[in-house]
Amino acid sequence: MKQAVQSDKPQRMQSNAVQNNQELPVDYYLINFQQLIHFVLEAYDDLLSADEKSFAGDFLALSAPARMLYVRLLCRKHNAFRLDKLQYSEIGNLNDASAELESAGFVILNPLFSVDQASRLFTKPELIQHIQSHAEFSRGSPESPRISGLKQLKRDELENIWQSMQSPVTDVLKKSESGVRDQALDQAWLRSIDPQQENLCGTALVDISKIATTVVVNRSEHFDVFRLCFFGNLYQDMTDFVLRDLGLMRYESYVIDQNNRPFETRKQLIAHLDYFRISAVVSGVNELTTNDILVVEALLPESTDNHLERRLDRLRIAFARQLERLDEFEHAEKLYNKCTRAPARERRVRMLMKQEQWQSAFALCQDVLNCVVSDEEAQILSGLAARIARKCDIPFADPWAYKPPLEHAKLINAGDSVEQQAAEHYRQCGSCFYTENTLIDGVFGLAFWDVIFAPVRGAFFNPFQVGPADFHQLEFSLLRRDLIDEKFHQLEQPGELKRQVDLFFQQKQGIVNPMVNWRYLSEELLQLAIDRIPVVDWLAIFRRFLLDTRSNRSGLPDLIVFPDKPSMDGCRYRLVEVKGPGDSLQKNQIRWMRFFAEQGIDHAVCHVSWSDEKSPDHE
DNA sequence: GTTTGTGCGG
DNA sequence: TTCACACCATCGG
DNA sequence: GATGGTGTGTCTCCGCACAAACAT
Ligand SMILES: [Mn+2]
Ligand SMILES: [Mn+2]
Repeated sequence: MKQAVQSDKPQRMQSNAVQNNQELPVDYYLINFQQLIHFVLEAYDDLLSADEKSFAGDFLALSAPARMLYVRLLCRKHNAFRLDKLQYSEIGNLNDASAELESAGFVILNPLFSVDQASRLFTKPELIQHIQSHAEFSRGSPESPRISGLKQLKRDELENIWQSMQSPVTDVLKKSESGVRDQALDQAWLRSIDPQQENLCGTALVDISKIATTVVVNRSEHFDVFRLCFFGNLYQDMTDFVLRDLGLMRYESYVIDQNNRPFETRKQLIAHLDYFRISAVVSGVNELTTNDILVVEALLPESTDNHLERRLDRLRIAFARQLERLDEFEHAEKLYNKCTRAPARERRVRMLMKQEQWQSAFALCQDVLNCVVSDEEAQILSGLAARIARKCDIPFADPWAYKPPLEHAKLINAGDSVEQQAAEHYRQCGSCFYTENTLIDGVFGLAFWDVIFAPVRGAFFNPFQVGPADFHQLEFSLLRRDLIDEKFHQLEQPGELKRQVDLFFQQKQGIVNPMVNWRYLSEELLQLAIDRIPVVDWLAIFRRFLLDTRSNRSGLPDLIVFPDKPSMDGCRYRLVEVKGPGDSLQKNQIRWMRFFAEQGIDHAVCHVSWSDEKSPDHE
């Protein structure tokens, strides 16, 4: 008998999500859209271009049905539609609405399409029908035997046949005025920017208005700007409004200062916009050629702030990594040198090692180790330095080398995940939870709830943020130094940690927090953990979180064990990382364990091996 | 007829 | 807009 | 053992309709 959907991953509580099944007004999407537009018009007046403002103005001047249809289309994944297939009963007559939209330039009706775009607008049965009637029309063609087996063909093949039957429009003027962008043609677009490559002008365009009425969204790039201003990114969209209004997502009610804006200058705004557009186009980095990369990299904007710099570094490092695969070490080196973030310098060392330039590699290691940007970088560079030193007979002791205590367990494989089974094993002598990062991250998120959501300047600028904008920046702690000092001062008082964690757990139940995943936090586990783990241990862990909120939130051991009887040194809890056959410790796991050793926190790695039923559970 | 995956909508 | 972790193939000491 | 590449489950929801591929 199978259990009802038992998740493999850490112990999860039943979802008791309280859904206020509120009814939304029929035009909820228009209301939300206009709310966003008005918010941005007001708060970003000085950053918007004339074009963007007239986009908003023109839109707001439309009739309600037209506005509704535009928003409907804008929110959908693709930008080209069959008008006859759209069904929005709440809008009324779609022909009228789309005609109004066209005259205001918000859509294009019956444009010319590339054959790729065009064939995507039809279903398989429709393609078959077109092909058949085309064959009938030009009867006597030698292709007729193929007709009977059309249903067996895959969609792609049918599209190819269909496309080969279309006769391209040759009028060049019409082509340029139609202005239809194909979202899927981005790779081609990329190559078309490069003058050395063949550009898109050769693409055949077809007119399908005889077969179907089509509508293509226009001017949507201006909405991107509004969205970017509002959310501070381009990956959130209008669904956030709905999720909130349906009670599916609950955001903390932090104070939004009107002066808080993610962008302060037009230049900064455009730089971010350019970044997002370019990164969307080159999403498949490991298919890019050397030339692609060099062309696109040159188009990247200058960094204007930490957020953009991080994103640019990440993209450049991905580019450079691909250049490494293509054996273009010099080009890769140049890109890495533009990056301040990890793992740029690590990669430079590795490239030198691949080229067997041991002296330069070792020297670079030492340079980097004098000014590392993170523990992770220090750990990796130390390891590399140690390897090079061994090779070249240079004395070098790796300060990050650490071997955690080992345990072994021989278990009968019952099919569950190895962590679940190891947890069961530890339950022989206490209680044990498979929590990975969720418990300790969660307690931190609860204990520091008011610090995390403190109305620091620039931290909150829209109602849909899971945390402050700078939560993952290294400056997070610096900008909240006093609040954090005060928090530690409070938590040092006896019973205060428990009190505050309980308080926020009750008060904030279900509200999103970057460190809290409510699904994995049960009251029982929380009580036990706060009860058993000494406050000094908690505070030490919290301080480590605050040093680097991004990388220290992960790497915590799989299991937490609460032994029934304290061991001889009075330990009342231990943290155990489970390793099945063929798995080994990750870098961040080692860093946490090294930290546990420094703090005197009981920890171990449990190596599980499978037994064939004879003598299980042997340590 | 099934299954599977995607996109939509609230 | 992932991310964190596990798993696997490969290679060299 | 180290490394790089890949896969998995999960992430901010979840039911539904539709289309396509497959036939357990
Ligand atoms: Mn794990
Ligand atoms: Mn593990």
